[in-house]
Order: sequence, then C-alpha cells, then structure tokens
Amino acid sequence: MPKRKRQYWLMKSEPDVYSIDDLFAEPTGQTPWDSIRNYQARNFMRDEMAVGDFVLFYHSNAKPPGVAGLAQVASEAYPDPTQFDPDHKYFDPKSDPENPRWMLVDVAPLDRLERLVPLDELKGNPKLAGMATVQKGSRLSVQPVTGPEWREVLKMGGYRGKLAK
DNA sequence: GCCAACGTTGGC
DNA sequence: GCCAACGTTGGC
Repeated sequence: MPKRKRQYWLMKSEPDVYSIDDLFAEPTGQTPWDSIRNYQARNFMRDEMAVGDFVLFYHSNAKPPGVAGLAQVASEAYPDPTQFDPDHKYFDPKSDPENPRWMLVDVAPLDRLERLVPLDELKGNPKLAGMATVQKGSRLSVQPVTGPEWREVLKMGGYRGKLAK
C-alpha cells in the first residue's frame, strides 16, 4: 500500500475568537476545530485530511487579515460535540447522534512565521493566483492548498525552518 | 457597520 | 425541484 502524499490546507479563524497564539497556548498541545457548519469544509476534514497534513493558520476578520502561522492536523475526523450541546451557539437540533452531521479534526500548532502574510500580498502574488483564498467571494473556512502555494506563502512569511519543503 | 457573495431553508 | 427569503461570512 503506497503511502499517502502529504496534503496542505488553509484554515480560517477569527483571532478575536481564537488566534494562533491561543493555539500555541493550548495545555493539551492541540484543539478540536469545532463549530464548522459548512458541508464543503466538513467534507475536507472528514474525507480528505490525514494526521500530519500541514495547515496555514489564517486570521480572518482581522486587521489585516492574513496567514499568521503553521499548524498540523492532529487527529482523524470525529463528530463535533458542539452540535449536540443545546447551549452552544452552533447547536444543531437536526443532527442525529447515531449519524452525526458535523465532523471535525484536532489541530496542533507547528511554527510561527517571521511575519504575518497579509491577504493583499497573497492577492498581489501571481504565483498564488489559483489559491481559493484570493478568489472573489471566497469564504470557505477550510480550503486545500497546493505544495507550491504552501512553499510560496512560507517564503513570503520569512520562514526559514524545516517545513519549507 | 456595511454589504456583496454565498449557502440554506421551506413554501409551493 | 424552483426560488424567494433569510442567515452567515468576511473584506473593507
């Protein structure tokens, strides 16, 4: 059985709610990526992510918005517990515990960039013209990223570590 | 805070 | 199955 090739992702979070610093501060060293209520994003987490995949941690609704750091997929997909919590903002009364509608993965911090890579720089880089993040109207919070895009963003972020391969 | 772009819901 | 109404995302 051939080993699966590592994949790359971009995951958005509002830093006022949960920032890259919060991820680094997790006592357990990882966090459940909960509250995703979009089928496309769920499908990526449920069907295509694997432990060890690399993640660009993106700050949305920030000034400026942009890629703030690097993270890693740290678990297989499992049901998002918040969907069954009546007090949770994203409680989903239509989700059947026997067949949960929403799935998530755990995410662990990997490294910081030397500098945040702002969205307008992503948009201004011709090498990144195909990135979902720079497309007009794009608001998907979990997106696939190609290897070349990953390396280019790390370069823009001044990253010199081992992951820039 | 505004609003364009999307996604979902539900009446028909 | 269409589509109007509504809700959300996220840049600006």
